Amino acid sequence: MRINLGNDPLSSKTEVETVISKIRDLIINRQLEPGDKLPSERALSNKFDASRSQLRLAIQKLEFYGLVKRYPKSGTFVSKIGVGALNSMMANILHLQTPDFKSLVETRLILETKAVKLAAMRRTEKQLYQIEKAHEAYIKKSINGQDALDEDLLFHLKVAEASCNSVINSLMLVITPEIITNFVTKKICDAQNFSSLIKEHQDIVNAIKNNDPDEAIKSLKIHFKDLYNYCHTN
Amino acid sequence: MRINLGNDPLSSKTEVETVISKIRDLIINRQLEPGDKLPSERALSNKFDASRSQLRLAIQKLEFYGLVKRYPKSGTFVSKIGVGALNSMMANILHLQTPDFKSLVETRLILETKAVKLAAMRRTEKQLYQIEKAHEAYIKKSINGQDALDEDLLFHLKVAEASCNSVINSLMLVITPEIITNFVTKKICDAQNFSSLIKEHQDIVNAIKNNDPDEAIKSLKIHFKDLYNYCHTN
DNA sequence: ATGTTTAAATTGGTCAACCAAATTGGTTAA
DNA sequence: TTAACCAATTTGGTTGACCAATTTAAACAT
Repeated sequence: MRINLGNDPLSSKTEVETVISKIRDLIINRQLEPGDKLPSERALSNKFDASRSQLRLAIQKLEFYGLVKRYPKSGTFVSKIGVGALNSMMANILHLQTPDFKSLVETRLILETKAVKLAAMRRTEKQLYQIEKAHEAYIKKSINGQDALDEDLLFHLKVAEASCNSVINSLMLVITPEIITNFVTKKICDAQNFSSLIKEHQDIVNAIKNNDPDEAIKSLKIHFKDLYNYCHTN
Repeated sequence: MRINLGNDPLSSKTEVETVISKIRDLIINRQLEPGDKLPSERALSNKFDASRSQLRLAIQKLEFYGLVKRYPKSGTFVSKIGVGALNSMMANILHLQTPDFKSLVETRLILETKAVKLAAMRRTEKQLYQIEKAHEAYIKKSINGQDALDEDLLFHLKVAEASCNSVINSLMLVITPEIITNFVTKKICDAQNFSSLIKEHQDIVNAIKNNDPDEAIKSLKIHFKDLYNYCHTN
């Protein structure tokens, strides 16, 4: 798993991509139909003249995107998705580029806006407590004039958790660190005084506490005003 | 990479989770600080009494979520994220469950609503052409009374591509197959006559063609009316 | 013929040995 | 004293051999 957001961790990428490309060709040429069993890893690695390791990495990537399904000791099967869609998705996977920061931020805004709304609707008492705890830690660090980036991150993660939507939570987990690392270099958020930032967080907490989805969204949009501007300008 | 949406493809999951858990302990106990270099894979596999393969899988998963960063021939480093956030994210990763269908659909609605809006704003001529082509294929299959699920999928993927947001596109790629497989079993969409479905698609295409974001969103919401109901009821 | 048992072959998963690149430390020459 | 070089060590990456579960088909009894 990883949603490969472009940062490919391992392997001579080109080799894996070659293998994926060849598998795609098999599907396009109808030598391999949706639902079919793939040839064994050994057979394929031989046929493609690639090592089994590289072939496994390729299959792992395909499985991550749900295009094939592995059954241990039994075989790997092409998902029952239309040939056109399979082809298109594989093309997409092959072209995956390291994501531009603007896309990242834009997506974060979407997800977190929804997360904060859902959190206001569904949060349990325990989740609310965790959010409040994170918020307090943020305050504590912040009023000492220290950099509270970590506490800020934790706060937002806890909100995502409280959305009670496992997929949103997962996606936030994936894109958040990417954003963090970019944040250090770019510095979008202008230096507000910390007390206003604390208030913005507090408004979000209150809205979630009061089960007020609309207010929660409104508060978040104020908090992310700079980010919105960053996305919508140029 | 994969966004692990819960479907863990390989490996004695428990073993990997044990390793991740132990690495988390190292961080909690401050034996490993953000930015630090991890001990070598060999050293860790020895220390944790796990095979190096399993340890690599664990690190791969952590890297996928951006919690560590690998540098070939040089070492693996803990991301410079606060200890609290690291801990929380690792806990999340460990608890990741196979996503419930409702979360999946809910997230799809969010992403695709945004995607369709952005597509209406940013689509290139080429992307528009691809969408139209997919739509025509859908029509062709549909008026013959055949099942056009695949063409439908391809249509929506092309819309996501036209959003010109690489992250949204990636995320859609990840969650879409999961939805498809669930769709077959559950059958949420009631059997509309195909002509109304075609018209709904056509409205979306037109809105994107006319660069009318609001109309695009409106059309999509009509098209996904059943899905919305599915999410908001019960 | 047919159904059942059993053994051989095939499967994806795992592992320990190996590889080349990168780092490191010491040595040497300026 | 400093800078440059070289070799030994350490690194993550890769590989081919091995494993156990599964599937297959052949052998056998009915």
